[in-house]
Amino acid sequence: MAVTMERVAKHAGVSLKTVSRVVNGEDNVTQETREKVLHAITELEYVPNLAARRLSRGKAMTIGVVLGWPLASTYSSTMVDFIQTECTNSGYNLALFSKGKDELNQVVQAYQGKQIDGVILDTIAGKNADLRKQLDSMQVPYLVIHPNSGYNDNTSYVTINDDGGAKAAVKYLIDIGHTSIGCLIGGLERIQNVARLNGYREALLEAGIPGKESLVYLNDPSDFSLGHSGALHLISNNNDLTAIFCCNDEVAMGAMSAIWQAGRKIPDDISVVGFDDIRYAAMVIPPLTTIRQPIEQIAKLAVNHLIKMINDPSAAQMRIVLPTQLVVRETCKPI
Amino acid sequence: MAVTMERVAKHAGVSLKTVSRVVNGEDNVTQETREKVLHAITELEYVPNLAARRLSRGKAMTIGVVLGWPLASTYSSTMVDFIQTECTNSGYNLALFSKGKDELNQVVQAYQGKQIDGVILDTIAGKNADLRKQLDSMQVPYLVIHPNSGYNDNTSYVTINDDGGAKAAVKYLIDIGHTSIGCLIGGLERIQNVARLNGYREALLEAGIPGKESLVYLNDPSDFSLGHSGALHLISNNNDLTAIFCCNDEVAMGAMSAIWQAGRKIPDDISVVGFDDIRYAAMVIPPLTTIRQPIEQIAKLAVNHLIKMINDPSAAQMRIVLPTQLVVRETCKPI
DNA sequence: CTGAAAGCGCTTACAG
DNA sequence: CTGAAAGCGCTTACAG
Repeated sequence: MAVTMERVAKHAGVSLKTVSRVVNGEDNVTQETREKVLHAITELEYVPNLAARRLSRGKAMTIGVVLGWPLASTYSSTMVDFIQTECTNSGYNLALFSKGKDELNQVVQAYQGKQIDGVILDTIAGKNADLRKQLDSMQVPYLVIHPNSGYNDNTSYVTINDDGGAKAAVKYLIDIGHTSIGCLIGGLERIQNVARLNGYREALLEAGIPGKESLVYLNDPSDFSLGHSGALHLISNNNDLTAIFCCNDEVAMGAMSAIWQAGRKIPDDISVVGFDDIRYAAMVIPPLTTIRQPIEQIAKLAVNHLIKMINDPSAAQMRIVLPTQLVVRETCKPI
Repeated sequence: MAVTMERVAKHAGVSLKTVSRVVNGEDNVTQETREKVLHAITELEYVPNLAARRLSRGKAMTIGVVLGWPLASTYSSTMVDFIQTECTNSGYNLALFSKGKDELNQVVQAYQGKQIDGVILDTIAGKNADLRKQLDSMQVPYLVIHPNSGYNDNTSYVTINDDGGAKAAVKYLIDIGHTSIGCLIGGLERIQNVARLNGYREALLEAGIPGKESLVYLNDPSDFSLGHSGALHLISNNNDLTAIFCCNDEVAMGAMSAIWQAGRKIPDDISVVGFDDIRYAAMVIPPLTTIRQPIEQIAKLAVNHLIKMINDPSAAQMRIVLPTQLVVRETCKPI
C-alpha cells in the first residue's frame, strides 16, 4: 500500500539497494541511474519510512531536550523553537523532557528504547549531577547550554559571555552619567548569575566607582517577583539610586512594575537595563534596553554539534562562548 | 547487545510472543507466566524498542502539533507543555511543527513517512484551509483546539465557552459598579474574538447598559501592542472610562502599561480584566483579574481523543466546549 | 493460554 | 558502479 523503496526500485528498474544509495545521497551511483531513481521517486511520491530507517540504522534520528526552566518561560520556549527548526533542517525530530517529570528515568528509558540519540540539557537540567553521571556512564552523547561548574573535562557546551555582557550593560549606564547603579541578581549557585554579578562589579571598578553592598540585591529564582521586590528594596535603601541592572528581562519587567508602582518614572527617574532580549523586551513600555543573547545561534551550534557527536563518538568536544550585544531602546536616560 | 524481547523470552523460558503479550498488557496470559516474564524484564532491565514497534505496528506513536501562534507566546508554550506531558503519559512522542515553516508539506511528509499518526492544530493553524483539506483527503486523524468556522461537519475539536467567559468578566465589572467599560479585542476573522466581543455586549445588554462604539477598540493581532495603543485610544475617547475588558492577558499587559504611562492608577482609576490566565497574569503588578482557561484539561482531552481517533478511524467525533472561570485578583475596584 | 512463522521497510556488510 | 541476502526488534495473523 505504502510506497516503499522496493516499489521505487521496480519502477526504476534497479535494485533496492541502489534506491537506498540515491535516497541517502551516497556517491557511487552513475548520474544516469541516479536520475532514473529520482524520477521514480517523484512519480510515486516516495517518502522514506523513518521507523524502518531507525530500526535498521539503530538510530532514532531524534534529539532529546531536557528543560529545567518551564517551557512556559519565554527564554525557554524561544530556544526550543529554534532548536526544533534546526532539528527539522537536519532531518531530526525533537523530543521534549521536562524537569520534575521524572526526567532522569524518562531520558534513560528513551535512550535505551532507541527513541533518542543524544541529549541537550539547559542550564538548570545541566545542574542535575545524577543525570549527567547517568548519561556519562551510558555514554550518551550530550551537551549543555549554559553550563555550571563541576563538569566532566570533556563535556561539550555552548554559552555566552555573561561577564562581558553584564559589563557592557553597566558600562553603558556609566557612560551616560550614572554612578549609583543597583544590581538585581539571581541565586549564585548558578554560574551565569555569578558571571553577571562580576561583570557589574568590573564595570564599576574600571570606572573607579566604589561598590556599595546596599546596591546589590540577590534572590532566587530570577523571575518577575525578584525584580519587583528587589527594585522596591533598592529604592528604599538608596536615596540616590538612578539606575538598575537586572540579570534578565523578566526580572527587569518586575523591576519596572515596581518602579511605576512606587511613583517613579522610567527612564526619567530610574533607568533600567535587562539581559537576554526576550520577545517581551521590545513590547514593554517603555521598550527595554537590554543585552541580546544570540539564541538562534546557540540553538544551531548545539544541534549541529550534538549530531556530530552522535555520528562520531570520538568527535572533538565543543566549548563555545558567544558574544552578546547591547540593544539600546528607551529605558535609559543620560544624567 | 541490546536487551530484546528474545532475550527476555529465553530468560523467562517462554516464547517471544508471550513476552510481547505481557509487555502490551494483553490479558490471555496466566498470572504465573506473566510474573515470570515480569521478573525477567526487571532483571534484564528490558526496554521496548519503539522503532521496531512502530515499524511492525505501522504506527509512529507520535502526535504532531501544528502551531500558528509562536511557541514563544506564553499561551502556546503552556499548552504544548501540557500536551507533551499527556503524550508521555500515553506512550506517545510529540513532534512540533510551526506555521511559516512550510508546515503543510512538513506535516504531509511526516505523515506519509509514518513519523506521526495524527495531528493537533491550534486555532491559527486550524484556519489554514489548504492544510485541513489535505489532511481530510489523506484521512489523517486530526482535531482542532479552538476551531474557527468553515469546517467539515465531522471535524473534532475542543474549545472553551468564550462567550460565557467574556460575559462573566464584564458582568463582574458591572456588579462592582462599573458602567463605562471599554473592550479591547483582536481581529474578528477569528471566532474566539467574535465570541468574546459578544459576551461583552451581552453582559451590557442584560444590565441595561447601552453600548457605545467608542468603547470598543478592535485590531489585530491581539498582542501587547494592541493592548497598549487600544487603552490609550479608549482613555482619550472616553472621559468617563473606569474599566477595560481585554480579550487576552497579553493585551491586558499592554493596556496596563499604557494606563500607568498615562498617569492613571490600576485599579484606582481604571479597572482591568484579562482572559486566559497565562503565567504572567499573576506576576504582573497589580496581579491581573482574569478569566481562566482550563489549558491542562484542553490538552488532555485533545491528546486522548486524538489517540482514540488514531486507533479507531470510526471513533465518534468529539466536540467539547469547556467552561471558564473568573479569577479575581487585584486589578478591579468597586465604584 | 501459548507459540512458530512471516513481515514491517529499511540498512549493513559482503560480493562481484 | 550495482545487487542479493541477512537482519534490526518488534507485531500480526494463524495454529494448536
